[in-house]
Amino acid sequence: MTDVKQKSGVSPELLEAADKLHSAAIHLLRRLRVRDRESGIGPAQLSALSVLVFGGSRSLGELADAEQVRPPTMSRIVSGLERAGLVKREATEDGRRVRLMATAKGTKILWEGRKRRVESLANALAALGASEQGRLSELAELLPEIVRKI
Amino acid sequence: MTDVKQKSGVSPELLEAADKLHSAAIHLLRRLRVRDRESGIGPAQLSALSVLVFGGSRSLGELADAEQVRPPTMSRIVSGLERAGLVKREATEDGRRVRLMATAKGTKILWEGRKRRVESLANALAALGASEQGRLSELAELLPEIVRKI
DNA sequence: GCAATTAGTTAGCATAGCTAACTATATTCC
DNA sequence: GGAATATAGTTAGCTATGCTAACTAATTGC
Repeated sequence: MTDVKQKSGVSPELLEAADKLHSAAIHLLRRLRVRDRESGIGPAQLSALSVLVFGGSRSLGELADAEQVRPPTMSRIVSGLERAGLVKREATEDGRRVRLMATAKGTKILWEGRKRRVESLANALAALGASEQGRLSELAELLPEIVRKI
Repeated sequence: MTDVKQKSGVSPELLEAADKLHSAAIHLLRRLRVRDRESGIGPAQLSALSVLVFGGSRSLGELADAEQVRPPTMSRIVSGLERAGLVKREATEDGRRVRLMATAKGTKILWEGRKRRVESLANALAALGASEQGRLSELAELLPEIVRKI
């Protein structure tokens, strides 16, 4: 019984959860964009930079994979980061590849942006109870796992 | 003890949760965009259309507020929706305002797109264990509340 | 050493965000 | 009543981010 109809046979609770997740993701990013813009760096650049800062140097293709965008898109994102002095392109032994590294400035800016986001979120959480804060942390753990499975 | 320093005194768990939430929101939408593109309608248009379908007719300014974008941005989003025959602009008594309404086609397309997105997400959620599904449903309730407070 | 593969970039198109400046209509105030 | 002001949307122009197609450069394979 693995036929197509099963897709629609998911429990109503899951459907509702999925819908809320989707909508929340859209509006969460819209809100945070306001804070992120203070850094003068777009969301895609910020996200790519965060991979380099927290995950370390890697090639453009690897970064594109990590960010789930196509290489031309990542190429342009990196160009923006490079222009802003946040990332360096370095040659490797394999002449086709480049090694992308966050600069000191890039690392600093990322941490500042992260701090701003956390401040926004912390303010939102201030109105919630402690147990709800705990639940949020749980959700945050769960989310990357879910995203991987989409 | 409600001084500014407290903002930076957020627990490491919250800091990490905020960062994961932000990152997960970005990647969630990137994945779902693939499904959304089947409808030939962008995420901003889809989200705006959904407000009209589920929330009913309203003015451009109200829709911009609901979507947390500026009026010129919403004006262009609506133009795209109108061009695609998914939304109608109607005159009102107040000659400055327009009333935006989803067309029958818009309502149909929205439901189809919503079904695809939710299916993709729900399938990912279905791959989780039962207890995690329960937790997620609970947490999905929490998200819109948090987003409102950001 | 030449063909095929791989990594990135460039070019061109669309969506989506913004501010500034404009038009048109309502409202306010004398 | 009419001028000044306020409000609602649109237009124009910039940036950022997505994509595919087509290109360059380098490596690998035979």
